[in-house]
Amino acid sequence: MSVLYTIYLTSMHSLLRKKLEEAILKLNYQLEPQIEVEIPKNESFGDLSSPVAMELTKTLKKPPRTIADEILSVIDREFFEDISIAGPGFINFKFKKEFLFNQLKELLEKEEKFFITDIGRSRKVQIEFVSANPTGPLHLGHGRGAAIGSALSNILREAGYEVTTEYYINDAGKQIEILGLSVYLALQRIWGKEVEFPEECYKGEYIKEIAQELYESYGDSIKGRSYEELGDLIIDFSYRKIINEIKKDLEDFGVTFDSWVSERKLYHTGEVQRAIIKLKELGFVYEKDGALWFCSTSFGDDKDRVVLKSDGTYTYFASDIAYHKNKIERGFDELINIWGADHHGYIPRVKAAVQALGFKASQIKILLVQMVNLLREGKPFQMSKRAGTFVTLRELIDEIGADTTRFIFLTRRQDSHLEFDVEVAKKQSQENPVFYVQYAHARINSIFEKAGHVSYVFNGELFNEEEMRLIKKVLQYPMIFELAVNFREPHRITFYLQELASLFHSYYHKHRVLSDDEKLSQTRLSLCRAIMIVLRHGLRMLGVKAPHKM
RNA sequence: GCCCCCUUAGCUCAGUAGGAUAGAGCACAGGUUUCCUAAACCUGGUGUCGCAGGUUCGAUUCCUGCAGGGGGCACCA
Repeated sequence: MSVLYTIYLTSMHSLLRKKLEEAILKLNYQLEPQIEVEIPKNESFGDLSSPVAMELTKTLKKPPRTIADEILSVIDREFFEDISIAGPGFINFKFKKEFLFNQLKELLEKEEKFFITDIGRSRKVQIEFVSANPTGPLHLGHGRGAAIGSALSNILREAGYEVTTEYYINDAGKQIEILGLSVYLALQRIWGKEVEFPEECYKGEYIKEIAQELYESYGDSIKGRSYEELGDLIIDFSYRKIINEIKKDLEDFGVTFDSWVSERKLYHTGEVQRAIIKLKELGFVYEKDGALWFCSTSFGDDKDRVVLKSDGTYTYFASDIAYHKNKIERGFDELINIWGADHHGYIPRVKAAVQALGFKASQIKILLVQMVNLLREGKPFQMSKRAGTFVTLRELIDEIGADTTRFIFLTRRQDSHLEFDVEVAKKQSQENPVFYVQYAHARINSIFEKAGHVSYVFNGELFNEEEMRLIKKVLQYPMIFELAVNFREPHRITFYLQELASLFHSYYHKHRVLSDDEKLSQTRLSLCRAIMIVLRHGLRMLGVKAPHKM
């Protein structure tokens, strides 16, 4: 524990935060929960800066520059070459080279262990994502959710959270019935009957395939039987087949789940019923018009919601309540649900249910992933599951590749629309930023191959201006990582990696790493090694390969 | 009709838990290879941060209204 603590404090931004905290305490000023530290927009301002004096001005009723002066008069300057006040009251810090070199040395020794933090403090977090109905293959929208969920789970796990990933299978209710009926109709066509597919039925190619397989498995033994007779068999067969396909797709996409929870099971074990009884006991459920209602308005929802319909069947919401009760009982400290943005109207009632069951509102986070707009050569392309015109995740994996697809999905903030041009992604041209980052990694590896045996010993005096800039960029990574963790935003890492790769490529062209000068070569190789470690870690967080050759 | 999200360079998007001169990629034009991988690099330039008010020492960021785009409104899932 103390080791982790030390590491945490020695990363550039944590150290600065600590020093500012000490200074503010010395001045007997009230400490803010988290002192703000940022990377200055302009590098001439310094390595890091803090607007803390401007923040304090509100409570202290003193001009920010005066407060900044006071902080400067007491702060421990051991690690700083220069501290200055600028603009309206920013305090800018420039680190001593010696400190930066020690950081670099530590990074080279510890490699990825250098990034260990204990932000998570072993808190148990459950991340539920994808959770698509098992009524057809995953499409690219699910892919985006999968990429984000999986990257986020990597990131949180790395930050010391105890993460469980889960897929909730909506295998009860009407959709699954429609699946069964659709396959049955397709089966009838195989038998040579002319049948019409009703509007609500699934018509994709995969329905025909399932029917075909069913036919091959059971042959004539089921021929001509009614849906009443075959329904259960067909549903079971189709469902298992689709779930297996989904698992396969996700696996090939690099996404794994720690557990899969079935909605049907929640009914069979009586959990749905028990959840409603529990809410009733707590006084949050009442009867009206022959139905049972959950008073979600008590927790800020627009209207109360039906959980048990007057016809005696449960609503989808009822099983969702049961599912969240189930999650809560498993002892998680925090629940993260990743949903498609089209479900946003559903948030208040689920949050209400979770609170009724004793959870704090802050313990459940629902991250909305915006829609993916599909383009083909710049033109919008409409998808419809029912009509069978959609791009599946499988197609993207096969034609574009899992790495590229994942990376593209992670180049946007999750609540921002994503334009995905299939043709452009296939081109594997400059428009695919993933290659840019991977290439930097492969390039560095190639230098090492050329260099042969290398020990990462450097002489800091030999670093030039570009190299110092790169060292600082590398050392910023723990801060970027922490932001990605705290904001639950994987895309911050994606952007950072592109910036780092860009700096490296530029450096590579300007300076040769390997030369006759042994010391200089070793020094530059050390820096390359550090860049490589960061690239590899970042890519691993995103779930993207760091290739040795391209 | 009500609710949620979005609106930043020609295009696609970062940034903003109120702060310094608002950034990147692509596209476009030109250039770089006897040299560790040219999937690269260098040089070119743009902004009423949708509009209008408000709060503030300070607003692209917060609040209100409006406009445009998307999504959601059920005893459907």
